[in-house]
Amino acid sequence: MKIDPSKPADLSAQIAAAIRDAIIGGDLIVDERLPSEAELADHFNVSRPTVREALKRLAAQSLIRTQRGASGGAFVNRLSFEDAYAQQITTSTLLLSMNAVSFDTACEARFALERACAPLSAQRRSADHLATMRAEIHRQQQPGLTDEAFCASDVAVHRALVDGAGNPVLSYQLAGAVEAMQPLMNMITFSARSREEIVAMHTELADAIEAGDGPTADAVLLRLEDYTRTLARDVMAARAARASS
Amino acid sequence: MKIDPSKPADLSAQIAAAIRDAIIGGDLIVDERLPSEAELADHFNVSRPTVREALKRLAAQSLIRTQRGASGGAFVNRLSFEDAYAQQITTSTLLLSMNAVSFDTACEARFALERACAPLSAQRRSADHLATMRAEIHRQQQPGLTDEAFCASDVAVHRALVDGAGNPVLSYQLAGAVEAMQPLMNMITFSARSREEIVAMHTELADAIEAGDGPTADAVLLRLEDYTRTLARDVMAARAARASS
DNA sequence: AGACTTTTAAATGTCAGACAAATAAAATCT
DNA sequence: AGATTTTATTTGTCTGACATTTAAAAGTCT
Repeated sequence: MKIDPSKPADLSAQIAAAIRDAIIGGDLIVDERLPSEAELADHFNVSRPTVREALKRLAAQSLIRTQRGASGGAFVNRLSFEDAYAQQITTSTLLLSMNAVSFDTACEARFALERACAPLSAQRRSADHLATMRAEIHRQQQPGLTDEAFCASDVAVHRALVDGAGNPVLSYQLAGAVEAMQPLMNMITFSARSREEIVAMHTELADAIEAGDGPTADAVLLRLEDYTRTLARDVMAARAARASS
Repeated sequence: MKIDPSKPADLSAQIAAAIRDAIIGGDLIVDERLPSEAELADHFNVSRPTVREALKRLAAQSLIRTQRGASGGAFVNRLSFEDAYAQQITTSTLLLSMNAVSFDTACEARFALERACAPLSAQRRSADHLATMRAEIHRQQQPGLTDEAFCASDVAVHRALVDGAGNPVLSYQLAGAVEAMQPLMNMITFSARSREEIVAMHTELADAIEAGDGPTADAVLLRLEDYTRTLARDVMAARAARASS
């Protein structure tokens, strides 16, 4: 583990970077125990609070976990897909909300990625994935459903589609794109009419997936993308017009 | 901002979560200044070091930045695409290295996502993106090129392809998938023969992109995927055979 | 001897108070 | 008025201490 140049004033960041590099570089193996805070403080010639700040940075990225007690300490964490999903969703949500990424751009990205999954999902989806899609589509036809519940169900359908591809890396990549858009989606699927259209396309999608027909699934997604983007444009335009009145 | 239940013992994590929720929920706007550490400590009824650990957690995720001095403090950070890329790459690298994700799975995901970009890139790429691809392909034909340099150039070609789609969300999503695989790719493109094949396909790809021909670009990527995965399988098999001897 | 209980030690979690360094605003001087 | 100095605020860091948790060691009883 390297030592820090004494010049700049952000020791905890430097220490965090040193340990992070050691983990990524393979010098520290999964479940390996790091030296105690006191030992690290001694090693880097800093105080324990400074070491602790560095460790908290790493903990925030799920790179380490800590355990109290006699044989406790900081351990290199095996980054689970769940942790990765959560980080991905947080990051994506912030990117969309803070960087003036238009709904249109986000939507294009989302459907592009989903269409990449469609042929794989058509080929490999389990009965379980298909059943989930069917169940969610059925729920979407309930009259009393709130907008939030409808959108959550919408996400669940697409999630099942992606998971059906059986590639956890793809599922991870898409988690952010799909989930981060949900708040935006909530604003545009308000009318009974649009729900009807969406349910119809979901049904077609499920049929294609059931039949193992990738190209048709792709075509449905393309139409769904087009419909969603047009709907969003109209909603935004209407909102803008109302705002200026 | 909510208060923490006094029960569990991880105050800094709770405080970090409270502030994070405030940022994601829009209660704290970009560039808004948070209360000083002393004020936060008073607010949450904890000590300053505890507050600092919470702030370092947020800083590790690029959610805040801090500034020393009279009118300094912690400010809500506008998450830049660059920061998001970096996090994405770190997370993806760890996922691949620690979760026994096979090269094959990662490769499938990568090409699926790239193929999603291909039609968009064929339609919208700038002259700059195309020039970058051509230049990198030219470099790949230099005889003295190291394996690392060849692979870096390979990544640059695919990067230019993805960026050519003009969708920053897609670029962000793909950054992890492509860059995280580079170390693995280094191991399989060692022979002159494979370089030759790859350069040929890169050239076809650039031609298709230049002609605005999405379907052909897609077909080339499909062949490149197949070639890469086959090559990787052979290399792995050879390595396994050598190891058992 | 073997199983259960108690003690102990090591580690993280938290706190308090202090000083250093940076920085912008206020006060002062030319 | 403009330039310079002072001052106040805030983060960065250190020292030292105590609380809490937890596993292992020591001790005790059957």
